[in-house]
Amino acid sequence: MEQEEINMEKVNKIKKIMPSDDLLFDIAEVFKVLGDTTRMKIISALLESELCVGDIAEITNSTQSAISHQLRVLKQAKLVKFRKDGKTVYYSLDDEHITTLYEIAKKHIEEGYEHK
Amino acid sequence: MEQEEINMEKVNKIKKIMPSDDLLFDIAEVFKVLGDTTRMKIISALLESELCVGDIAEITNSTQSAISHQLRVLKQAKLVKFRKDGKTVYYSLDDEHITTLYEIAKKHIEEGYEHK
DNA sequence: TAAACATATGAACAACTATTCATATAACGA
DNA sequence: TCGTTATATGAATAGTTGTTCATATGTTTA
Repeated sequence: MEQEEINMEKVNKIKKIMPSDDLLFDIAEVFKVLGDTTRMKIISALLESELCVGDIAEITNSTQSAISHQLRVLKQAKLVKFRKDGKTVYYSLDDEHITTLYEIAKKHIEEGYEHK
Repeated sequence: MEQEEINMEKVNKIKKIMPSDDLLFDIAEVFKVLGDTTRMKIISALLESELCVGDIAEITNSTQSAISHQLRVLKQAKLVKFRKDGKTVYYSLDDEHITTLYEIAKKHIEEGYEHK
């Protein structure tokens, strides 16, 4: 009847230590933005060079529209920035952290392959 | 008519440099798994200590079933591992990389707040 | 000013995902 | 063995998301 007295000390201690729900939500939000193949391709391309929308579409084998939509998502997440030059809009990465996140995730995957 | 000759040199050079679609897909997949608030809460909790399913549900204010489903996702992505002790199953983080990814993303968010 | 070009945007739709609910499995104690 | 506890799982559903298509905005050049 009385539930096996969940380890309340441990549970409460961890509840106190853990970051706020808001912060955890925002952290998850960043990962969510990175968690799409198209956006990951865009980031991977931008790691090499600043690029305009048309070039990114060409590189990623996507339509201009799809890329434009995804760039908006990346922009909102402060992961890319842009500058305008006439009709053309050049995008580039907006944060050093992104490069690091990308490299660590890549390493994680590659090491995963090795272990097989 | 003739499209403004997209920068083919640049485009092709980057296409060659970029990782394979498969690798980029897998990288995005890791981020996708991290990109959910519930799973991020689980990871945040497991950063502190090994925990059983019931405790995680209590800590994250979720149902046992929801947590069990999400643990399966984390397990498949090799982000958590588990050990059994009688009826109880204890989960813990399976990879050092995760801690780093979590911390960098957290830093990214926190620095974002400062800049406001 | 008109045509061409580069990018952005809105609506619609198909595909995916997280939770819930009911139930199954499995281990333990009486 | 029976009841209880801990976890897992399948189906159903509601909500979210990425792409497409059509079109709009804004810039350049003829």
